[in-house]
Amino acid sequence: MTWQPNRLEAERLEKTRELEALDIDTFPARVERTHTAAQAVAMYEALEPEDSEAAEAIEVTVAGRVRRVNIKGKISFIHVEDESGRVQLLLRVNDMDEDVYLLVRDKLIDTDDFVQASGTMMRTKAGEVSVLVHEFKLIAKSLSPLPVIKQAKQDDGTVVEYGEFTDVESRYRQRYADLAVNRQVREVFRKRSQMIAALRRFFDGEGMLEVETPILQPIYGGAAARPFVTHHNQLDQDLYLRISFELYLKRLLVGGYDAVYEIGRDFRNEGVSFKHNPEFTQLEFYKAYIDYTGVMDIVERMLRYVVQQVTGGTVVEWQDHRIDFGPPFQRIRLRDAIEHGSGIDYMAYRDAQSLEGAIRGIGDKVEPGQTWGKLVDHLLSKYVEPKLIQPAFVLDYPRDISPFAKRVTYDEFHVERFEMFMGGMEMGNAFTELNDPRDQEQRFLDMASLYASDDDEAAPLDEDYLRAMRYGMPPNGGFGMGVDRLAMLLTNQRSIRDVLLFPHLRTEIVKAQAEDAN
RNA sequence: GGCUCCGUAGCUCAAUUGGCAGAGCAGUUGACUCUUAAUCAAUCGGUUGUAGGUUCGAGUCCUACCGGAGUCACCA
Repeated sequence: MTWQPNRLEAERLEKTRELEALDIDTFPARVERTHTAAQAVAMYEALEPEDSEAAEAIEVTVAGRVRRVNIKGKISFIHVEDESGRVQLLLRVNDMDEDVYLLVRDKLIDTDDFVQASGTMMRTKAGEVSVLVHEFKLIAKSLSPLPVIKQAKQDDGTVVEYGEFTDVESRYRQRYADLAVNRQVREVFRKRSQMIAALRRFFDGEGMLEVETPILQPIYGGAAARPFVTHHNQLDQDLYLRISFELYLKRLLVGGYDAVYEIGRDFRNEGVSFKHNPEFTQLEFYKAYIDYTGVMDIVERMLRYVVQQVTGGTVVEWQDHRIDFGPPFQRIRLRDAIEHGSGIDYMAYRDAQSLEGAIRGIGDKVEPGQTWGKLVDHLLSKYVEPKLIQPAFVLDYPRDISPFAKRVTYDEFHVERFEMFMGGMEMGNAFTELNDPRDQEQRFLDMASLYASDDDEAAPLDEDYLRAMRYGMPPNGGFGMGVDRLAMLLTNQRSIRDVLLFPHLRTEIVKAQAEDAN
């Protein structure tokens, strides 16, 4: 074992040995729990007003982690927590096997240990519903103490914490400790889970089919991003972790499904930030016989449903804002949004050089040599995106930066695409999907010419996708959304890392490893 | 990758112009049969992220590295 116990851990190891010397199993396999902590308390409280004698006859066996031990000589209080909540144990030496009581009094039971207690329900003089314990046993020893947090319940029911476990790096690296100790962190991930369940319910209710498509792909595509590369040994073939699901899902419309969706992981080999993680959860759906206005209608209903399911209402508190999903979402054309935000009408500057000049003209420093499309995107993300707090659809993007969208009817220049914004973040992206294989091939070629040949952001031409499209693809609308970002919004978390259970960090050099290496 | 900030006991934090590395919590020992941030008394606890350098003297200043946060770039 490479573990070097610190002083506190050495003490716990020693206690474990003492317990074992008393022939006590410190990690038994069997537990006889009959009630969760919350159930035990609720049962007592339900019966107490009518028949307190019957309430005090309720027998329970509860189990959970010890959060606090308060020894007062021949009587002790232990707070035990399971996922449902906490319940207090009252141990009196008179009411139980003295040897067992002495284990508690002599501090062989530590905070953080898992224990099981059997007894009857009662209310203490101080008013707390508790288990009057007759039998008590250790069911798992904790060898390393969790970070110390003390909590007190105020009269109004709010829980105040004294002392904290706040070190961001430790919390991310040891999320198990973070979760074990920070109840509000557990709540964030419970909400995230509810949100994803609600998404599935919504799309299932829409009659869409949930599918699973390859994560390991021979050709990546559907977005512009650097991929992670891996290798299949037996086939001696390079494979890419997918950067989007788009091209596989649309193949399925060729196959005859009217509507499909997928919730899963995408991987992008790019910078990490408060809203970017190398692997992140994406939702995409594609539905035949609708265009992007139909997509907008679905997305609006979807968000209203999910927000309702997770928060019980239509309003989400986000930083200093209240985001209301009740009213119809704002819909504004990209061109108008950018002109409104920056004063620049990009249609007046049709090439990169003149647009760059216009941007410099408003006192903005941009790196020279960017493509026209990237400049438009710069204007969007700097002058429009941060202001879009309430849900908004920004419509009709230049064709150059949208290789999978159909042309609008009113000019040759824009395509039927929208991005969804809320909380000042881009949240989703949608098109009236291109389904003419000849047009699609030309778009692929156009895109390729925008990138240097050695730029792996330029996705390689996907011949198989074009082959699928040649068989005939129904007109359809599609949508993709960053699920993590929606989770940030619904749980009011500032960083994507706070809605990922195990966010990406540089590999930690654990002390034991470092010493092994020497 | 650039820039800025941060890293001190298990946790949360102090440490004056460079001058003996401290506190609360928890831990340990003792007291206590209704506590709940229990209380009271005593007590243990440090390679100040790592490696160098400057200095009589470094937690503090300098260099490099490791890790994290923020920001810019990148992410259509």
